[in-house]
Parts: sequence; C-alpha cells; structure tokens
Amino acid sequence: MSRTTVAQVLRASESPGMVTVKGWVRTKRDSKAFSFIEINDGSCLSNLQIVADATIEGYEESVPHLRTGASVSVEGEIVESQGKQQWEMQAKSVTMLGNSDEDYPLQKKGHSPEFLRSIAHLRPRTNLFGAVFRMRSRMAYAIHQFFQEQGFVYVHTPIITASDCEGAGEMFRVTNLDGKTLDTKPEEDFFGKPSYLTVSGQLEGETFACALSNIYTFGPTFRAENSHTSRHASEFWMIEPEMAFCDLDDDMALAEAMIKYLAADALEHCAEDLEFLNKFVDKGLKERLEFVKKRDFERISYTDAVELLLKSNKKFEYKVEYGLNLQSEHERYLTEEHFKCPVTVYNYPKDIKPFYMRRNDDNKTVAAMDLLVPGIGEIVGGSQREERLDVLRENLKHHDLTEEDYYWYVDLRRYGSVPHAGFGLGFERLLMFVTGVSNIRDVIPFPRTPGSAEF
RNA sequence: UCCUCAGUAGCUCAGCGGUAGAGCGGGUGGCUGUUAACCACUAGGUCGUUGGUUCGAACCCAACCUGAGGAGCCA
Repeated sequence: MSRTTVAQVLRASESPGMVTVKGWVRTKRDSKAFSFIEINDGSCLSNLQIVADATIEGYEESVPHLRTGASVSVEGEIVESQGKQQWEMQAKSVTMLGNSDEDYPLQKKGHSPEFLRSIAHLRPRTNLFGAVFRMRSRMAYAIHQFFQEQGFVYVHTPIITASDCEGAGEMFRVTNLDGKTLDTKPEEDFFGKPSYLTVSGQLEGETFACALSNIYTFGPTFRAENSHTSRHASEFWMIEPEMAFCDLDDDMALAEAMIKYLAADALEHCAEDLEFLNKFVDKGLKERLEFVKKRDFERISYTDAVELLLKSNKKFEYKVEYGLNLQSEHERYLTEEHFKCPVTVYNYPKDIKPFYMRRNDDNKTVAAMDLLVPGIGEIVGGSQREERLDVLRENLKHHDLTEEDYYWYVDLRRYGSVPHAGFGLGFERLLMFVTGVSNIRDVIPFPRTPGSAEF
C-alpha cells in the first residue's frame, strides 16, 4: 500500500478508509489496553492521532518502546475521532522504522529559539520551524510565479565574481592559494586575479536586462560584515529584478506590487501555518498581512521625510539633517509611528548612494528608493540606474573607481543605452515579515553569522 | 568594531556569602478515550573557563569564552 501523507488525511472531507502513514512520533500517551500516538510527517503543521490497541500486529515489539522522535509506519483505518480532532487512525499494524535515543533533545514543552539554533539539524521537527520552512518554500515559489506571470526571465548571475567593490559591503575572498602565496603572488590564484563571493547580482543582472528587457535573479549572496544583529546574516538570499525601459516610478510600483502579492499568497496558501504563527509568535501577523494586501503603500521623498522627522518633535538619538542617512530609528518612526504602514522613501542625496544610481535633474539627489516595513525596516533597496555615459563616467571618477574595472558595465551605455531600474529584496527579511519571526537566524535553515558556521 | 544583558541537571528556570533545588524530559511501575494526559517511585550537576577576595564562593571582583539585544553597515 502506498503512503498517504498526514496532510492528505487531515484535509479529507470524508474518510479515505484504509491507508498507510509514515512519520515521526511527536508524543505518545499509553494506557493499559491501548496507546495514543501522535505522528507528524512535515506535510502540514498538525499531527495525526493514532489509536493503537495492545492487541494489534506489531504492538508488543514497537509501541511500548517508542520514544519521542522515533519513526514509524502505521497502517489503519481513518475514522472520526471521539476527541477534539476530526480524524484519527484506528491502527491495524504498527512498525517501528527507527527508535529515538533517550537523549532526544526536543520536548513537547516550548524551547527557546537560541537552544533550537544549537540543534539546527533537528529543529525542522518542531511546529515553529516546520511552519517557517514550509512558508519559505511557498514564498520562493510565489516569487517565481509573480515574475514569470509577468514575463520576467530568471537569470543566474555568478556566485564567484572578480568585480571588486560593488559598493555593497565587505566581500569574502575565494582562493585556492595558501596564505603566503596569496600575499605575494595573487596573480597565481585560480582565476588569475583576486576573486570573491558575490554581494549582489545587480551589475550582471543589468547586462541581461539590456538584452531580455525584464529579468530577475534569485540566489545566495555573501557579506563579510561583522554585523551582530537579528536582521543580518553573512549568507542570505536575494531577489533582484531589473527592468529595461523603466524609471523609478515603475520600479517602486513593482516592489510594492510584489510585497502585496506575497502577502496575499501567504494568506491564501499558508493558512494553517499562519494561524499557528499568529497565535504563538506574533499576535498581529495576520492582521498586518491583510492590511498590506489591501491598502496602498505610502510614498515620500527623502527631502519631505527629513522635514517630517524634524517637525515630529520626537527625540531621536541621532540627528536628522538633510544629507545624512536615515537611521534605523528614523525609518522605524516613519513606517511604525507616522504612517503605520509600508512606506517607500525615494530621491536620496547623491553623496550617500553608490555610483550606479541615476542623477536627478536637481543635481543633488539620485533616483533611489527604499521600501520600509513595520517591524523590520528596510526590506527593499533599489534605484533607476544611470544610463547616460558621460554622467556614469563622472560618477565612477567621483567614487574613485576605474573605468577599466567596469568596462563591461560602461559598454551597456555605449551600445544602445536605455533607461532601466531595479531593486534588491532580502528574502530572509521578507520571511521575517510574513512569518512574524524576529530573528533572521530562524528563517534560514543553517544560518551563517560572524563566528558561526555550524552544520 | 562599539555599548548592554545573560551563562546553575538534557530543556525552562529558582537559589544571590554558610549541606545544590523545582517543573518538564529520561528510566521503572500503575491507570477503561487521551490531547503539553494523569498517579507513584527513581536516576541525573567540576553552578561557562581561569585567576583573585574570603574561615567559607553558584553567589563578590577581574580577564577570557559563548549566546542574546542594540548601534553602525546594509538586504
């Protein structure tokens, strides 16, 4: 008999009859003549309750010895439960596939996320991480769906790159040389020059947008920043769309539409997991997603945002002044206290932004935008790219970058240059937003942070 | 890199200068449908590490290690 998943059983409108289910024991309650065994197979949040009479086939050898975490195969009939769940299985035979040692670390009681991180190989067996990683999978699927439905082409930009200083943080060196040779003869390295793990696929993405019009990337990126916060990881996944024949307005519209689409998709396809997360992790989660799905986002220029912050009479630790970057506390004020909804801030001063962003006509600002969401802050950062050859050359010089290093990027402006724009969305930050989980280490299977690369 | 907080049983924590504790989890036994089941018994600890203060340190002090929160940087 083929295997039926717990999800298939529990979602049935009428009894599927005799089936075989396989999974891991979450809890077991024995009495003299029978046992209740709850198993979970990850197909959904809920467990299936199995009623095993002491007289059934395989009982003696397996059931009394089963500990939490053991794997079992059970054949039986799905019947209406006398208890609080709709369905349960009346077992006909039980087989223990593999028992669990006495020191199995997961209990029925709650564990701290810090402890669960130390057993990242077992934490997907908990309700919380099962829910989070089912949602991670669903959101990845929905992202592809969002772009593919609109004709975007998925591009795989390189993970190893030799283009230095992309302006997005410290890079990890990739090498097969020993330390000494690395210092003295870097030209003997594997690629003939220093190479690194990518911090962004944007520049390569632009080359494809200037050929296929609308593209997106979705892959891992690496930052060697020594950041110790709940919102930063050394390895994380990023989605970077890039659109030719587009300006900043189109770019902001796409970012907003995408966040809305993903909120709606989560509500529609992750209902049971969201219910759990809403109850145990973030009581305002579902309400927030409904709100994001329905309501239009706010937009405000950097200049107006600065003015608004100055007029707010709110005491900030860092000062607000035109020309300075908005601090975390300023961004939080805008999205959490003032607007109380996602906000896109656009047209930042050119001096605090990278070389590739398009200079506005005021000659003071660039066509950049950050999308801020309550609880997390910046979730999207994007811009219209500088498509004018002379201005780009000027910017390279201004940022102390050489045209030789970026000749291929400059070429895009020499051969049929077009206005184009794009953004980067941190996948883990999005997951924090849609799951309510407050630490980035708990939305990525095996987190890498400074000093920590276990598993 | 800077600032703050925390490390006591497998887990969650109490104890805060005078014999190391509880609940859960584990083991054994019991129990006519349980739902974080229940009842009884039981095993389990170099109190993060090193040094110092003291008659005496889990407790006070210092350094280090680990974890967490925040800042900066960003996604």
